Amino acid sequence: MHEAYDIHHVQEKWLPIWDEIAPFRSGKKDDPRPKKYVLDMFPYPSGDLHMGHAEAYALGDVIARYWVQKGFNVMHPIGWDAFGLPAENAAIKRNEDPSIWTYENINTQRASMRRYACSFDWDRVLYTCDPTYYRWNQWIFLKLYEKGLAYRKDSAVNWCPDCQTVLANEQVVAGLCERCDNPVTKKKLNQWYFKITDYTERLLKDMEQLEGKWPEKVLTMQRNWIGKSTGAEVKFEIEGRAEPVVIYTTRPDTLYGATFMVVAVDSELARELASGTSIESDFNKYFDSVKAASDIDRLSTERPKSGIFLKRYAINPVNGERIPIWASDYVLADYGTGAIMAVPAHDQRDLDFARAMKLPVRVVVATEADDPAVSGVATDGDGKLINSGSLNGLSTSEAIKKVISELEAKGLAKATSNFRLRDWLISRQRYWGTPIPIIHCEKCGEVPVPLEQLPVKLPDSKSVDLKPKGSSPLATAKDWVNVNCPKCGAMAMRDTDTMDTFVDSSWYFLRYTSVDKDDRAFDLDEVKTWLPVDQYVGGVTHAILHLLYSRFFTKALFDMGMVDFNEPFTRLLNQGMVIMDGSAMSKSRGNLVRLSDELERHGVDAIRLSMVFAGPPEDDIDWADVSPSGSVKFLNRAWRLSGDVTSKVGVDFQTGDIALRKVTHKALHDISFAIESFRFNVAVARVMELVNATRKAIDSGCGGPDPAVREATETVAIALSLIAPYTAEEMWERLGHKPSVALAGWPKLDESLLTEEAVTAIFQINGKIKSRVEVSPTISDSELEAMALADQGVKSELGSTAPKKVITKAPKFVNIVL
RNA sequence: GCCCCUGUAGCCCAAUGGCAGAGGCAGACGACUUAAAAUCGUCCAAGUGUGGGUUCGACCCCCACCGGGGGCACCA
Repeated sequence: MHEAYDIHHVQEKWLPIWDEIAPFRSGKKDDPRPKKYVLDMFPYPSGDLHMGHAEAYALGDVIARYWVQKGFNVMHPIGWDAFGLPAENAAIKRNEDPSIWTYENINTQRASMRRYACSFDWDRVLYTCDPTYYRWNQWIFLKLYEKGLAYRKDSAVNWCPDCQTVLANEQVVAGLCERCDNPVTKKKLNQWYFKITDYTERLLKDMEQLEGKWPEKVLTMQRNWIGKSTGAEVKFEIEGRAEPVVIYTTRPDTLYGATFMVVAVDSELARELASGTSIESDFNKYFDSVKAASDIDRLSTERPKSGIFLKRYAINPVNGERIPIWASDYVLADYGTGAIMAVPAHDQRDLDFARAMKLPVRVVVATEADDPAVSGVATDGDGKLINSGSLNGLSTSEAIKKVISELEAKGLAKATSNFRLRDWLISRQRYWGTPIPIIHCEKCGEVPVPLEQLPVKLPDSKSVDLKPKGSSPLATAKDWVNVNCPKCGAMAMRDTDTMDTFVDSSWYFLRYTSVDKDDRAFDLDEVKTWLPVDQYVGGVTHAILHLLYSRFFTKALFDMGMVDFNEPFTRLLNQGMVIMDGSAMSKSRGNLVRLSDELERHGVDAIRLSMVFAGPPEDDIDWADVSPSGSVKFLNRAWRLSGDVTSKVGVDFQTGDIALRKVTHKALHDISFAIESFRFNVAVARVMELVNATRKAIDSGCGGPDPAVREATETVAIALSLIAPYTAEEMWERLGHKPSVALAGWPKLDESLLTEEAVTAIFQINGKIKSRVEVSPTISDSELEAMALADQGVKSELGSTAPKKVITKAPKFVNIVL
């Protein structure tokens, strides 16, 4: 047995020592070091940590530990996103309070994080299910309510029959509930919303600040989700109706091509236009059939168009033409005005509808393509306007401008934009969440719970019927529900919905600064010290939901003067997933490889190292490609160096072997650069190189007593302290240092050691390499060029031909063009 | 259907427009060993998905196509 260290013994040895030293407690107010706020997305406490957590927290840890070594005052907190359905479902199954299951899991995860050597500041921990946290959820809710940013409305909402609760638009993926994958239906309910649509423009515009600092992919996804479109609203007179109908279009240039109008079947307008007419009963039949269809069917673009003619007519404002009005489900009630002008020649959906209903098609934009009426393919590209009165001959963009200004002058149109983003539906009909702090009084209406009465604590789960039944479980807690109205004192009722858990996570990064404060959500001074988050680390699964909501909260709080920045996360790193046989390894998808087994077999350090080394952080890791035993081997190799160093602590490195010193400082430089650009796999490769070079120096070079060997080995230990803390600590101790290596400080780079004595220059002819020579790195262009022209290999190749051109870039190459 | 990312040794992955290979896995051989494991050392392999273009020079920039991944998708 070659010398190696006992992983498990080493792990048990260092944990209590680290608890004692607490190297990652963030500094207090008077700390002179510059600050860094490194934040990992907090976990949901669903059982123990899994492989996905292992990757995410390994990456966040490298960043946090690096900045500590570089002399920053780093805040790296952790908490639990502890409200949510799984706890409630477990509680129903086990017939006990959801908090029991929740805190059991939290304790398990916390112990695992400690063992996994996560560099969290254990003095800054929060649990969103704790009243000391959700109290401030309620407080923020009331602040938003005051500003008109929280409101209630009736509407057809997404309803998951399986989870027995409503869902936000963002939680419906392709017509399925993102949590349970069951089809989502529509249900008409009175629900609470946050008015995120007030912030669409700013959410879009402020992304400019994030350019280059957030993954482009996430920015694109957010832009798509917000979905801005620009166009115009145009007024159409309706025969037999006093008020005109306003439609929204992105192509006002095609107004002359509008051959009919379509209103959303589920809109108020459709109902009104149909009422009292001969087709009213047919309309109702059609309306009912649409309502019965699931979202899944509705979303299918393959589905044939359906609709009903309302026997009413609108007047096209550009040409006075009388066009029929239809109702259909292909027009959405809650986008734009719920009514459109249909231009079948230049919009595929309108064309499909026109063909199905035998409605006329009129081309008004001339393109090379076939006639849409014949081909069935709408031409939506640019072209010259025809059949369009004063617009004839104009290009698409010119026509848009002209027609808007013409109609605007008559008060018939205005340029406007529309957004895909809808308001954020936050009420949930479940127990395990933050109660909405509103009291409903027959006389006074909605009455906010007075701030001094917060928190509105959840009633004891024993007094509540938790079983899903489509209404809020809180309604069954009679003692809790019935209260006096804070305004008039009459008997009133509490709101029985709880908040979406995304509310909890929309501001938790602020709470970390002030977890010890029980008189405010967060302390402005502390927030000014720490925020915004310098580095946020988490999965791309939250690219839209959580990040968009957090950005919205930050802007709303900014407007209320509660924070002094408008984007919460300066830099974002999205790690990939850990996959196996093509599917993600997470709790919900089934743990294919158990983290605890891997840790038992290979040790914490080897797993952390494997995660960091597997590839670029944003790429998925296929566990089949990872070799934890290779990591074990490398860590032992690194560790053995520390036993071969025979010089004393404090020996003058300047006197060490120059060749090894150069390797060390080059490595140091490259490691820093790689880490700061998130290329952790490259950083590891550089450490491996340094280990290899040091091994060689010990065995067949300057030898163990040389100070350069100590310098190299200490550098390895410090570099490894970011990735493999146990091994690094062992090395540091064997090198004669006191713990902890986590606080050793990043070695100072000696720039003078980065320059090479000699570099290899290449001589090319027509870009092909003909010979190489060793030259000084400071050689001039002209010197190098002279050398190239005098070179034997080049000369024989050249013969008598005179070079057409010579390109020289000292000291790297000369290219002779013939 | 639209948009984005991606394609380098058997595999995972590196290469400011300038010598295609840093590192690892797997493999082969050797040293140590009675032997094996462990360890140490040596070696092995691709011309960068395909076809064009720009350039003195392209894995890198541009265009098209093919394969893989992701996002959006009746939002007018």
